[in-house]
Amino acid sequence: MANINEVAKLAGVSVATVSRVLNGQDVVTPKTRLKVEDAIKKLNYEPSMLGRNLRNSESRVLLVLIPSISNPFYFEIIKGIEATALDYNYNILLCETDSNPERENIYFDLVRKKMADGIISMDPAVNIDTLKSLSEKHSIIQCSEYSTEGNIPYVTIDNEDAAYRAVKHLIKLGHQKIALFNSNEKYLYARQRKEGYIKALKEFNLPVKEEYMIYTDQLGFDNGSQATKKIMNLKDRPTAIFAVSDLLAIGALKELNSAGVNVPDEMALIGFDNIDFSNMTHPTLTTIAQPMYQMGTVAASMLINKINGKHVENTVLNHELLIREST
Amino acid sequence: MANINEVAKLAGVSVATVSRVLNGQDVVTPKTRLKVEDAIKKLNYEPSMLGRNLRNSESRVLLVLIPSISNPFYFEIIKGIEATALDYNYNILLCETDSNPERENIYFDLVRKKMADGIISMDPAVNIDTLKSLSEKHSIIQCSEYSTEGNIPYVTIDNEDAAYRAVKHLIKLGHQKIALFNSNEKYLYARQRKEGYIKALKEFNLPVKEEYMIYTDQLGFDNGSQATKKIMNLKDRPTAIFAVSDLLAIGALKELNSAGVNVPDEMALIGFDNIDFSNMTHPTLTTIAQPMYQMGTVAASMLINKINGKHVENTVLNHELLIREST
DNA sequence: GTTGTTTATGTAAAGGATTACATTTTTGTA
DNA sequence: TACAAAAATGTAATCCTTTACATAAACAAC
Repeated sequence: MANINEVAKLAGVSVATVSRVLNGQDVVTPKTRLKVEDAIKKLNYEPSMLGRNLRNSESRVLLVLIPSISNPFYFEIIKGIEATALDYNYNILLCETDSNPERENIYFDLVRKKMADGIISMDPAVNIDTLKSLSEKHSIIQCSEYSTEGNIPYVTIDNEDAAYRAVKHLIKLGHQKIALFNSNEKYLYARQRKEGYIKALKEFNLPVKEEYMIYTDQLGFDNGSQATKKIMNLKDRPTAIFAVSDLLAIGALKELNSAGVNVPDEMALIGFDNIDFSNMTHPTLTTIAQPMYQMGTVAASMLINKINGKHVENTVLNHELLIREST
Repeated sequence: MANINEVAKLAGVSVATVSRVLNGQDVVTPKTRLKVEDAIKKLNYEPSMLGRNLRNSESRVLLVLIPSISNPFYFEIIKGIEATALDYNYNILLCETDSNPERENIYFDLVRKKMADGIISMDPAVNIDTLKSLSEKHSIIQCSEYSTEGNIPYVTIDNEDAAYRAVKHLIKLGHQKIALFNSNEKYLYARQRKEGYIKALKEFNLPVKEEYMIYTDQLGFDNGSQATKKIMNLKDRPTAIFAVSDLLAIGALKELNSAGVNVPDEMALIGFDNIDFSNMTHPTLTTIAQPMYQMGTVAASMLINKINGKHVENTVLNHELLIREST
């Protein structure tokens, strides 16, 4: 395959001129530009990113760390990241960590070895110490889940307020016994959403009952059904569930449907994230919508700015309560 | 950041020796190896992929073309590809084409420009001419959807047989009026699955009715509910639906549930692909499982072999009918 | 027709690794 | 001890661009 030298030779100019044409620099005379463009076409020349990247000490690749590729929560975010990345001539490497430190490390290595110019971390289970030390030499942005340790810039929503509004919505509908399906409190968002839940209950003088708060290992479908079974066995059964993820809520819904419990009449249900499927269930799911796509575009812009040495600020975006059939 | 020269200087050896240590070549004396390793540690040296890749004329990146990242059909395949790629020290660049030729071209450019070493194409809407001409100089594998034009190696399942078996299953359950929810026949798999559908009907002397065959633009949830509405309005309403994708089937299910039609008693339902959600619906969905993960690993191995100049053979994998609550 | 500016083009170094080939060191043997 | 063969290490070219700096060409002004 032809390289820049052959193009230069055929066009009768120097490689510098070819490079200038390639990069659209306007110092080149129209006449020479034409000669070069002809030669490029004749030789079917495509500039090699390998050479260019080495010379420019960049890879134009952004790493996106997610726990699992099949988690619908991340889809729109990723689309947002991708769109922005492409706009700025970057490509994204989607990295599924499985929340497995070993895999995580494979991917971190890519930025150490200059295969990637920066990282957008969306894995709640990320090793924050590694991330911190990596962020000293490399550009990193946290998206959605974050830690304030290490001063790594982040973009997120106000989780506490979102949970607060969801629970308040249930209370306004007359519910007094509201269960919380939360994930492990080692995650910041879990703690924040619990705060919101409690805040709403307290505001309306409702008791905060430990037995109504179910913690699940993961945010999956099965965890949702299991949590529901626990709730259903309580003497004083709640009349509403606020689940911190749609998948949890959909698991609950499946369980409730199977048990013949009518939703929303006998049990109201709110999810979190507004994944596509939350609108495909029967009944459709009331949920909190985060501005996913925007979160992605913002994260990508922040990262690209950081890579270019600009200063970036943390960003908190707005959420929205989508009221549907399940409440 | 340190480079190989500084390591060599500090260790008191030549860059060649450092490189040999880096690449685990055993010609190096244990004593020198130690010196080099010390220097590497002291300088916190990480070899740059940029330099290495340029020298080796490779990027160690595989392109994976999919129409949409949110289509659950691809999840397991991608996981399979990724696992195999990592085993062989490749990374995958997940490319969402949106079945948009312009985007497709951005990604094709990456392999032209040596940012990627090969392509696994899973986009049914891919421009086959471009793919063909690209395959003359670059390594390409088709996964799941394929065209025999251009002799590009592929891995797939026997779609006709899968459809045949699904429909036969319905017939054995006593159904005589079976609808087909198919996608556009410009796609090979659509034609093949229709063949299987017809083959089963004919084998049992059942009529093949045009009005029972609904074609949808996309394989999404909405298309499924719309198709169901059409079916429900027929004078001679079918008693079973075979949908060529789970999303179509889940859309149908939602519509049937809303209309108060009992599944499977009044309407049996079979999907295709065994996506995660097919097991989360109420009732759970009978479906055809393709060996997704394996399809991914096979595709990746084939591509890597092709990149390394080996000959690769087309592969047809086995599928499986999963009988669940909806039939 | 000089001289001085501006503008266009060319030269060569740099970026960071790998490796064929050359050279040096070690080992083995007579 | 001397020499040959084998093993370890070093030198320098190569992969392909970009770009600072040098040079050449074009043009303007006197």
